[in-house]
Amino acid sequence: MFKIKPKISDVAKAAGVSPTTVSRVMNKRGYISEETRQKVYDAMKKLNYIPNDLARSLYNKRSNLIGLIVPTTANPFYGELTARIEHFCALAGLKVLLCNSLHNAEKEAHYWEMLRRNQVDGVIVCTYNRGLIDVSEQMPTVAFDHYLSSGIPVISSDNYAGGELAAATLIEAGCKNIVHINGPAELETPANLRRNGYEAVMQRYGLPAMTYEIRSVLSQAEAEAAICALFDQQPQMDGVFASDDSIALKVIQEVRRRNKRVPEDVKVIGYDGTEFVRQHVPELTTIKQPMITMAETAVQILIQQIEQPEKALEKEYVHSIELVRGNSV
Amino acid sequence: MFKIKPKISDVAKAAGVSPTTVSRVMNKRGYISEETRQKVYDAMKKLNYIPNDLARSLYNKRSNLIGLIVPTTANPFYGELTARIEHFCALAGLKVLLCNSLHNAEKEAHYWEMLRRNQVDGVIVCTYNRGLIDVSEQMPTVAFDHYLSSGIPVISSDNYAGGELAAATLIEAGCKNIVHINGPAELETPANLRRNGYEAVMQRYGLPAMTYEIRSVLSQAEAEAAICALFDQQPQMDGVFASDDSIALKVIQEVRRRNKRVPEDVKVIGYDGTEFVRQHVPELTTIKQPMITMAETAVQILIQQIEQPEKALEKEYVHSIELVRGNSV
DNA sequence: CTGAAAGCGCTTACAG
DNA sequence: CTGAAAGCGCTTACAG
Repeated sequence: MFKIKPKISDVAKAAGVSPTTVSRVMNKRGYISEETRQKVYDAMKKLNYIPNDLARSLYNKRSNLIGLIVPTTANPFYGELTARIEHFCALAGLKVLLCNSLHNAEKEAHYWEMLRRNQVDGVIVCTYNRGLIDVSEQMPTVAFDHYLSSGIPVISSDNYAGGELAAATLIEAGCKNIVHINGPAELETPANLRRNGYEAVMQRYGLPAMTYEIRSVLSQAEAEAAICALFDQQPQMDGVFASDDSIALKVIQEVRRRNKRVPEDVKVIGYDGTEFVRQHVPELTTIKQPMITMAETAVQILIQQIEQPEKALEKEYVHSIELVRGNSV
Repeated sequence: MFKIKPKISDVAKAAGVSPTTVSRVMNKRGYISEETRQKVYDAMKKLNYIPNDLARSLYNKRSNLIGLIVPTTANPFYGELTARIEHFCALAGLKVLLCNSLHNAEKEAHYWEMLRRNQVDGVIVCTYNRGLIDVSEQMPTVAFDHYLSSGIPVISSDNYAGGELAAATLIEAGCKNIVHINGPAELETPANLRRNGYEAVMQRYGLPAMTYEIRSVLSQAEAEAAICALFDQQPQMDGVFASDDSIALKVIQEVRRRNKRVPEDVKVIGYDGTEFVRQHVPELTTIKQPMITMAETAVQILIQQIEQPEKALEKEYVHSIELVRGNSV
């Protein structure tokens, strides 16, 4: 049903040369007479020849394949990040093997093995994974906003400055009772620096810092219940700094559900600033991560590890954040 | 810096057997004495052996790799679809090579060649592409909501019923001047059936059908301008059926910008019902596509083409839609 | 039950 | 400037 693919020897036969010569023409290596080159090109065109990258990679020990592990592209933050990373990979001639781990350790382990079997040149990881430490030593790796192990460089936004800026923005807008919602502190993620930044500013202004921990593994319904409980426990709350836009949107929903108004009664600021949220919920004030630049850095640092393994790496590549004003503050 | 990978001959040496035997143990083929099997397993474990799928694929002429071409995962609809498709692929042992074509014909052409070079077993295409017709004949292909060429099966939601349901929902809610916003009619996409369904219902009720075409290639700013123009030209408009949720959200923004209310002054219904929108903008009434089932069908039909090429294919696999009630109607 | 040999499609020293 | 040979890591007839 599907046509047989011509191989290099077919091209060689058609052009009346050896496979070696065809290979050299394709790879533009060594000296080739113009006449031979043309014959080979003609034969390739005529046969509609497409080289087999599997065979090439096998010999070259370089697949130009990279693994990308994210929780899920269904989340617009990771969907956008994935698109940006894939974009810069494509520019660099790298192909992306996509893995949605759903924060499931077992799935992540399977994906890691799959990636190694497929001889990927490196991996970009956007999830937290305990079992990663050993396996990653065997492969160039870049982590996105998560500390994995000492040797793995981390790409992140300036979470501390982001936390400071969020708190300062709410305080300047007149908030007195500001609550910060974040993931659990045990996970040593850079995102926890947002908390530190927030708490530092609160202290500086002599205001009480209140950080509510919501486990990100919670289902949507559970997250909503947790936010509901927060409102019950903090009736005088007039400002919320949510650790991501998704939570911020849920907080806004809850404010409205209680027949209060944003920003008059409760001011809300988020974190991330994905394109989708900025386009479709422009009223949300948020701290924007420079996603494009971060994706570019991630790809670039991965390539550096692959091509210049001797070159020293920073522990962390921090990118500056930016306040995007909607009208939720 | 990174450890050398052991190969099958290293395992064979460590276990005191031939490479053939190791291969047979790995693939559970042929008869192997329990003792030998155990020796091999021990050696594999000791060396931390991981097979090289590149070499396997090369010999087997089956890579278990598939290509997925979407406009961009930054759009939550495609982000979610990508996640669902990857999920079902992983269950079936297929690995996904991700391609974000950004509706760019040149990029798509490059991605197609890249996928063929990498010997993918098949491709799932979620974009409209003219140049596809020839190339797809050479590879199992499934199209998502787009007619590509006669031989390629299409996975879609019941767009016609969706259009009918959207129109009927607005009419029942009392709308008299309902506008439908859709992509250009020239593109023969199943999405145009939404328009047909809408127009049929309007006619049935003796109401004027008004379809506004917005090119999806428009930038966000241009889309907003187009929506703005629509409001200017249709001051008595009291209902909008948007061809996707993204447009619907923009319409709602425009209604508010004009100090009108949804649903009191203008009722709005969208199409898609992605998880993100349902979770974060639950007020939007929309026609939900059964994304999970559609992803499952896409993967299943692709596998059928790969493994049972002789088995007949339907032209189209239509999935029933569902009304999700928010309070925008 | 086990192994030597050939081959998947490509590339690269090494001769000429 | 060009080609024969060996090898990338694996698998599968074919012998034994």
